[in-house]
Amino acid sequence: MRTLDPVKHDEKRQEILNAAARCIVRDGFRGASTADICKEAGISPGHLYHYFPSKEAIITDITATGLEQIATRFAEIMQSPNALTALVSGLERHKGKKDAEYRNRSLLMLDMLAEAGRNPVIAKIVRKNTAILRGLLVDFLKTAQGRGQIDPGLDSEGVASVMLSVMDGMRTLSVRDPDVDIAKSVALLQVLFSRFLSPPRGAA
Amino acid sequence: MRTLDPVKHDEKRQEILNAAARCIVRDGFRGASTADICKEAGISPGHLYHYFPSKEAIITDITATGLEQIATRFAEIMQSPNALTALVSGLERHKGKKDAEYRNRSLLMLDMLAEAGRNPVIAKIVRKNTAILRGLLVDFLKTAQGRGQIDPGLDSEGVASVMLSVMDGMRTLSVRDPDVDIAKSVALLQVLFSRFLSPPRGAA
DNA sequence: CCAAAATTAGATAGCTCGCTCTATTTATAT
DNA sequence: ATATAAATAGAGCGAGCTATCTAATTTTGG
Repeated sequence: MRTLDPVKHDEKRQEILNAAARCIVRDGFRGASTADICKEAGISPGHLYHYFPSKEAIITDITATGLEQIATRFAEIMQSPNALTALVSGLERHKGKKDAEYRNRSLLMLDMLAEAGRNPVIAKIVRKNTAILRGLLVDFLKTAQGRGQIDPGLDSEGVASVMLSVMDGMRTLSVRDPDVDIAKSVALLQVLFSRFLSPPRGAA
Repeated sequence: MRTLDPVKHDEKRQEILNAAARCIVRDGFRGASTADICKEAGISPGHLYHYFPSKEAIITDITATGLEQIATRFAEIMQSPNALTALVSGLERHKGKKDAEYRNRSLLMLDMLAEAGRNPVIAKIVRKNTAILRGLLVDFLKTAQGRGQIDPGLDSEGVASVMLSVMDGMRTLSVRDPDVDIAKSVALLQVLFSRFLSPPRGAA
C-alpha cells in the first residue's frame, strides 16, 4: 500500500496557484491560458489537471484565497489602537518592497471586480467578502461613534459601503497615472477620511 | 462609377459598435468573441471586417469614444454653478432610466481599467483621458480655492487624482453588493467631498 | 525487493478563436 | 441598360484553447 504525504501535495498545489496568479496579473483571468500557467509553474498540462479539475477552479481558488487574506488583515487592522490610520496606511505597505507588488495586487483586484460583474461564482465570493469587511467596518464605526470619535449622525452601514468603494478606487490610481505619488495620495486619503468622519465641531 | 453615402456607412459602423458594447458588457473585452458581436449586430464575420480591421480596433474605438463622452460631460459639469454637487449627482443620473444602464457603464469602465493594466494601447487612452479630467478638476479646485470655497491648504493636483479614484471606486458599489442603495451612497459621497474640501473653520 | 498507489509527462482530441477569401447581391453614375 | 464600386454573406483556415487519455516514472508500505 501507500499513503503519500498530503503536505507535499498542498505545497505543490500552492506553488501552482502562485504561478497562476503571476500569469493572471500579466494577462487577466481570461487572457491567462492553462498552457501559460503550466509553463510558468514548470509542469505539463496533464500534471495541472492532477491538482485542479478545471481552470475555473484555479480562478475561484485564487479569488477566494486572496479575499480571505484581505479579510484577515482587515480584521487585524480593525483591532489596532488607531484603526483608521492603520487602515489607510495599510494601502501604503508596499514601501520598501517593490512598488510592483502593490500594483500587482491592484491589478488582480480590478480583474476580480470586473469578473464578478459577469461570473456568478466569482460574484458570490466577492459579495461574501464584502459582507465580512463591511461588518468589521460597521462594528468599528459604531464603537467609535459611541466614544464620540466619529460623527454619530452618519449612517454606519452606508458609510462602510462608501469607504470600501473608496478603497477600491485607490486601485485605479497607478493605472490612470503610472507616475502618481502613491504616498502622497494615501496621505490625502487619510485627510479625506478624517474630515469625513470627524464629529462636527461644537457637537455634544 | 459609384460614390456611395458615407453617412450610411458611419451609421452602420456605429450600430456595430453598439452591438459590440452590449457583448462586452455581457462578457468583457476578452470574453466577447467576434462571432458574438456579429450575431448581436446581425451581420456576417466577413461583413464585420469590412467595417473594422480587427477586434482590437473595435475595443479601442469603444474605449476612446466612451471616455471622450465622459470628458465632454465632465467639462459641462465643471462649468455649472455648483460644480461639486453636479459632479457627484451626475453619478446618479440613472434615476428614471433603468438602473441597468448605470450598472452597464460601470462594468464597462471596470473592464477598461483592468484592461488598461495590461494593454498598452488601452492604457494610453485611459491615461490621456485621466490627464484631461484631472486638468478640468484642478482648474475648478484652484478657482474655488481662490474664492475661499475650498481649503487652500489642499494640494489641488493630489486632490484631483484622489477624487478621480474615489469616483472610480463608486463603480464597484453594485458589484460588491447588488442590493446597495445607490442614491444613499451618492448622498454620502456628497457629504464626503463637502467635508473633505471645505475650508477649516476659523480660517481666513 | 516488489507490488500498488501516487505522481508526472506529453501527445492530442475537440472546440473556438480571430480573421481571410471568394462569391454574390445591391446601388448608382453614365 | 450596363459597367463598376460598395455592401454583404458565409465557408473555412491556421492557431490556440481547455481538457483528456495513456503511458512512464517515482515513491513507499509490506
